[in-house]
Amino acid sequence: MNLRFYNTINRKKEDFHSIDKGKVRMYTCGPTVYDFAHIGNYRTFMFEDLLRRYLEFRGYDVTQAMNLTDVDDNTIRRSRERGISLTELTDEFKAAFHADLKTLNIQPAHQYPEATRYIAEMIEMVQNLEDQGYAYKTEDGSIYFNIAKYDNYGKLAHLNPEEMLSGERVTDDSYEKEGARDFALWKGYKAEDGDVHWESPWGKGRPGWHIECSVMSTELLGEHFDIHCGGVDNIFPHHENEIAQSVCATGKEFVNYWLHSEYLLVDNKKMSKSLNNFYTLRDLLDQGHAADAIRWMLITTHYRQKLNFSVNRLGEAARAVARLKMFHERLENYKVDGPESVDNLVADTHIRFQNAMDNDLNISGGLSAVFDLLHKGHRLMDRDLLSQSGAAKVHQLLKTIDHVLGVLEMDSGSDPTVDEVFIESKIEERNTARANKDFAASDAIRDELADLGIELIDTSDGTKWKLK
RNA sequence: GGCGUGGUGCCCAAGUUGGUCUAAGGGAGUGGUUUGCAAAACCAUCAUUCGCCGGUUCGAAUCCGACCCACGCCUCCA
Repeated sequence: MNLRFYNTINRKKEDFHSIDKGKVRMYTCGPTVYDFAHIGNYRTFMFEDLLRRYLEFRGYDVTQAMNLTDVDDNTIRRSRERGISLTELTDEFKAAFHADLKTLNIQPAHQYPEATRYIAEMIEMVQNLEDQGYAYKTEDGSIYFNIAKYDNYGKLAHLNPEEMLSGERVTDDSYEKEGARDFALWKGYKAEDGDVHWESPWGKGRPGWHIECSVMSTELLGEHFDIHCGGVDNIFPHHENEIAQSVCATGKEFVNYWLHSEYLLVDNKKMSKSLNNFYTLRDLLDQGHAADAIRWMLITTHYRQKLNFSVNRLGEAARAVARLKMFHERLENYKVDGPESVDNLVADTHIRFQNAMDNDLNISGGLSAVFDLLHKGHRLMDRDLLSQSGAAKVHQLLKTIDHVLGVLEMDSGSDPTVDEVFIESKIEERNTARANKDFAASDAIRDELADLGIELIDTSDGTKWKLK
């Protein structure tokens, strides 16, 4: 089966062909670093991680760039509110963002371009657009892109510029623009900007939001690259504007595949700062939820499907991850050498997983193959039928698939500070009690550790413990 | 107003170029095996049914028409 993706610009699934054979260049819109990202934001970054990991699973050499927006209305306003410099503010949340990515086991992008480091290149692109007649200057020293000059404007979002102009919002829109939907490439300096400004051919000011992604993607991935992602809310106006800028500036194709992930919902409403119905990663971790369960929850609903967040779902996710991990551990510790080599089972599982994922990352279909493997593997081990080489093959396949899922190596515990020596001594004490058939004492010790968040599991291989 | 997405068992969810769907998989439940008891695992059970109505067809969750409901974009936003 061919790898296919739903391409927003054509509103249909298309076979994926990279520009350079075997290589994929992808640009993923990153966060504006003025505050902690919430898990709705992370749903998109998680989707992009899944996409990247799956492309790698399929053998592609992937180059990913993710921008960090470190200058815009929000960052400037917030830094002034807090009385700190723009850099102080954005450094804080850049660090928090990278820490969160690590917690969620999201593979780092190869590049994290920051808008403030590409000002010269942005000025150059704006100048280029102005020179070609696509942009005009206004009284306040801003430069706007004239969408009337670009015939294909609205193609990505499927919006008709004519109709956009007729809305009741025209009156709220800015004054100096010629067309209501024209957008700023460069913003002339205003007093509210404080000391945030750069010199330009149009006087001092700062770049518009959209130009940053056009410039940084081009600088790092070339004028024409394979995949551009973001949340569905980026479709319009951000990505639409990027296309207009880039295509007009370079005269070339910009991006081949536009992939967008759906929202994370809370009580069927979009999770957002303005509705104040959001959870940050830190909120959930503080409540005792494990990062691997959060990752699982965000990753296992198809990316173009709205996902309704609930604590209940986190519980389900935690149990599913636990099952996967226990199977993985059981394979590692499996000692019997039975007659079944399971070549067909392994091959079938691999194909089923791949065929499902090839179809626009159908994770549910892929996971059904994985859980079928779990079930059949356990059954064979229960009956001592699985061979050692078979166990090794299943184990290897699980690891290969986990390159995509990325949960096996994650810690399920919420508290890493436990005294292992103490636990081991308690286990020993309990084993002595069990050997003497003093089950009351044995259970008392188990309850004692349970109160500390430690769960004991008796296996044929001895007593194991894990964090609950 | 324009554009768009989704409604499948108790919950989540795949399948939607018609037949292999007598509807995958996960979570929960129920009965059993195993275990000192647990945990995990295994066995069995869990939708004559896919929002509603009508139509096309030998055959529809999948196609057509109407309707109901939920959500989103058209404004900064993952």
